[in-house]
Amino acid sequence: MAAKHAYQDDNILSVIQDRLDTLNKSERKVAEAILNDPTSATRYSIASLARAAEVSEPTVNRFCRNFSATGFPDFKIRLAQSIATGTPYVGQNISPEDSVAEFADKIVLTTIANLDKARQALSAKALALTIDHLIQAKQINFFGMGGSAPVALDAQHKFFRFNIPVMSYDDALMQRMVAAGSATGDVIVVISYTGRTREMIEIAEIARANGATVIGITAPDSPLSKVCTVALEVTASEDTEVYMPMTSRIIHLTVIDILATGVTLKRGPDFQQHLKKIKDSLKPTRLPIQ
Amino acid sequence: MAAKHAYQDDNILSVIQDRLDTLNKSERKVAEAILNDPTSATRYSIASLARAAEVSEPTVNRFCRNFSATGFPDFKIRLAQSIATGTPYVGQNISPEDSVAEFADKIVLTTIANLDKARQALSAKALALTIDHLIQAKQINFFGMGGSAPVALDAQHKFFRFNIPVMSYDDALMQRMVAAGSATGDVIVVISYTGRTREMIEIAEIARANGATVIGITAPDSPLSKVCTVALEVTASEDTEVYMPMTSRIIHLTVIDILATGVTLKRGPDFQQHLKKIKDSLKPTRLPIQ
DNA sequence: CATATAATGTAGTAATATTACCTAAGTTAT
DNA sequence: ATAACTTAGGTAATATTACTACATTATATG
Repeated sequence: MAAKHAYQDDNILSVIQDRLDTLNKSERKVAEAILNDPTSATRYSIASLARAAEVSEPTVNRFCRNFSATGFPDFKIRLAQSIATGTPYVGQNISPEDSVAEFADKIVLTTIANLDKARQALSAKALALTIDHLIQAKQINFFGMGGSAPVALDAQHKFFRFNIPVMSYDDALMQRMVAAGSATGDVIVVISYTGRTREMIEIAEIARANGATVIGITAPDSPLSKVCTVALEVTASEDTEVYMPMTSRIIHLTVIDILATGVTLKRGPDFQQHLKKIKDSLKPTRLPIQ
Repeated sequence: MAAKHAYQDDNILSVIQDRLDTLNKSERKVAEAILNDPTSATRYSIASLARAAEVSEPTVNRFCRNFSATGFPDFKIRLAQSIATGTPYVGQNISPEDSVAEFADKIVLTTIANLDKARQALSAKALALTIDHLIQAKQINFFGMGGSAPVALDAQHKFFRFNIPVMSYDDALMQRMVAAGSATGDVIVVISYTGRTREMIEIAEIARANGATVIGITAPDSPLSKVCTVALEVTASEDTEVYMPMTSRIIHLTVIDILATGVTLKRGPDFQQHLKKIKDSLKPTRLPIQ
């Protein structure tokens, strides 16, 4: 992805946290002063930050340059940008002592951070290719097992509106049968967080052997990714943490959104009528507003 | 929500856009220069921005004060903060001319913006209450129809791990039967984007009449929200736009994440063993790394 | 232990933003 | 229609802030 505006994000705050050990005494003081209260750090002048960290102004300046800023003002800008997306809890894991408000915030902010990371990593080329395949598909099948089953179901809901035969399967046996029965012109979208589920890889191979196009929404360089016609590689930080939920599903859903939008756009304006008709068909089931 | 750090967000860029008409000639020039390329605006000095907008420096300064900044540097900081979450495409809708990279970016950034909005609007109190109900539940049922069916399914997947009988239903008849057969101690979580689906509202009423606790994940002040024991009100901007996908599902999923995490935390540390066992049970189905 | 090298601070300089004041262009009232 | 007033916007001086060059102190190495 990374359209024209490719601001090299990599959250300065987490970079600072990561490199804390490699800093020398005074610079660590600066780092700590910033991490201690990043939000107000953006309002400090170089003098006040120096005072807060109990170092001299040039030290602060050198510190900023260490983090690939051209100087203090530039550093503050970068800091401010990092802050918006997920600041207050950078790297902080959920702890049993958290209040509901706190861990809820952490969950949402982590999700946001991961979405943004995914945005930068997603390949526009792979997306475009996938959209092309989907448009030409005679039939689309979404495969997802376990946690990815809801994603596949969601995709089915979305693509159903396109007037293409579309199904989703969460059962390995059914998936295997569908794969075995597939043919050229069929597109099978395999959704797998790890990309290492044996069963899924085999199923993908069977589908390809039968001439189907296989799209993988999965982890980069995973075994699954290698057997796909097109791999949409999604970097979701491993859920090493006990309490932190899997954000990958959400990223996968967003990828589905992108694909569905891509297909809609390519279908052209006359197709919008069709979509509106489907949407309107739900009206009678709803209570009017007021 | 809004834990301790309640930074008054309200994206400066959209504020500028909104107030464009109320500005006088020179100030509008400044506004346009900024909106034209917000990212590089954060790197300008007051002099260069003045030059870009073809006005004098004090005009720029006055402009900044108009937008509740104490001065130019402060304004830049606010601008930088706004930029991180969804800048380049503030208010810009997806257009058929967009490249894949562009509309993909727009989709992800819109999703992020909506998540952040939801984060600020979510009631920690309602969340806490819901978690309490869920912990004490004898049985949990998730109801979601249409686009919310995958969300309900996802919730089932998550809560299944808690050793509580949990089911999800996407079929109105089944939901009605389950609601009719429910009793005190049962918790029914109703997921509905609009909160105005007649069927769902009736079902919620039936469940409550039978003594079940009904949690609604739905729109604020909707008819559904009023018949629930606890309403988790989610503000998702209406999907008025043709091409923009429904981001509400994603917000709903995140709410599910929060609830699941809340339950995990309350269950205490001995319960983590149980979770680990379930996670480990999947290992044999996966290819080893390398 | 002497010397080299890195780390940090001081003070002067340059850049940047802000203020006070002035001029021109509109507005309103007579 | 024009005098008085108000608002918009600019100029230039001033104050603030950040940066550089150099000096000093600490730390490592032969």
